[in-house]
Amino acid sequence: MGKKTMISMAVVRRLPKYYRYLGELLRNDVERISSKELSERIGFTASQIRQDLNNFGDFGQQGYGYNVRALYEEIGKILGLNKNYNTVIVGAGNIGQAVANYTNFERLGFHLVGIFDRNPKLIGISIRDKVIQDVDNLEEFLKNNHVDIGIICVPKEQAQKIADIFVKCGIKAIWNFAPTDLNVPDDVIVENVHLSESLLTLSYRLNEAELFKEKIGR
Amino acid sequence: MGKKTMISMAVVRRLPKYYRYLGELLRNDVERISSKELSERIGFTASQIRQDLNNFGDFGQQGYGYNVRALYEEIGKILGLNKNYNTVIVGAGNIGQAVANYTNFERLGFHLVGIFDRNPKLIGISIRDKVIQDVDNLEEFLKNNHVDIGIICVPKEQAQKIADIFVKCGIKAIWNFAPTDLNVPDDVIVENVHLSESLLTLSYRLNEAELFKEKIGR
DNA sequence: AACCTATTGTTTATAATTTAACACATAATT
DNA sequence: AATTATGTGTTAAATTATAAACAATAGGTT
Repeated sequence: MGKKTMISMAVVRRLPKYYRYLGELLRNDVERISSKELSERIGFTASQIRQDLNNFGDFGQQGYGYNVRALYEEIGKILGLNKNYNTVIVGAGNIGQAVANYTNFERLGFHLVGIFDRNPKLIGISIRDKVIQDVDNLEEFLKNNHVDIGIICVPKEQAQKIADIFVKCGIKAIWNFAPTDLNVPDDVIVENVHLSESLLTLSYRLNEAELFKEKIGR
Repeated sequence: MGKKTMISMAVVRRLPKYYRYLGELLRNDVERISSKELSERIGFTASQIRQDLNNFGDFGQQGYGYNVRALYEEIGKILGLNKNYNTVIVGAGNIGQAVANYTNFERLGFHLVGIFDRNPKLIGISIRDKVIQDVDNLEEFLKNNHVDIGIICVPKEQAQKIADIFVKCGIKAIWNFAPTDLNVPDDVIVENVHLSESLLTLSYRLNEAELFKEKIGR
């Protein structure tokens, strides 16, 4: 399940953070940076930074380091930010609206082209100039409009049904906010945002010390 | 930076998923389950499941497997769900409101006791019976009310300032939705939810094949 | 121009994580 | 009651990820 990437996910998940830090450096007019200096800021080892970047090319120069702007742009390309993406959000509840209103994504090239819900009270309302449509029109809409990324913000009971429609209509990337795992073919990528799991991880860590104290006490 | 856990984060991040799947099994009246069967559903190897669980105790029985209800409750305890937590949300924009409206968290024992914002248009409005307060009152509030978890939903520019207030007032766990890394003492736990990083990871994976096709073509 | 310093890309070593193997215990079956 | 199945906890092996080491190279300096 899930096509294996050529680059390990451990590396891939660090890329956006490089991009973010380089963007900051750029805004602060820093022209060049060494892996050592970046290491101190970003919190990865210098060795790891060099290895990570070297998966994609020889971006640095001995004795000099990396040119911040050039590297920022390279990583942007690696992340696919030189392209534009059409997205639809299904589920216009709290999360759906929050995602719709994240104008930052627009700036990165992710264009929201449709919002859908099944709640008659929401249908017809506009979010960022996009009218919320009836989810019954989703399939029709996807047939007439090219969409790259489908965003699922419906309750978990309806998530698989929406995913099936996405898959049927040829969408290859799903951003899933529903607290459930989706079944999709191997060539479809699913990226989950499971808020509950994140909160429970925090809760675990908050209690860990005590947990093992008890264990010893027994 | 960041206290090291006794159990590796790789394991910890799987715990909520066990909890979720066991909860489903329980609702479906499944009484017992083997690591093999759970493996097929959850997508981890049976070996990994046994090793993960064995970090915390001997919950299974040879020839029988695991009792679903007992294991569900054990993992609940491990995750700290036998306790209650007071939380405050700072930043009542889209994300803040979305989190505030997640009634599921309440059911898990996470009680929202305060919401704060600096926008006069939001101050005074109620979300789930909680009046949004002026963020200038945050410190005062935290001195008079016990809060376990601080939730940061403000723009990145203000995030560190809020984190500093949390730390100053003795909060030991921060759930951070701002797209920035927070500086906190070692005994304070930060769990980040970086939506942009998640989206960029998706974008990367959507483009990966093409990326390496180009590389070879050069 | 020659030398020194900085810093990369890359190789090697170490550590962490995952998977497989298996001895032993329980449950089910005859 | 004896035997066979199942399925755990645990140890060992394999794999993957991270960190350290270092040779090679460009830039700065005298």
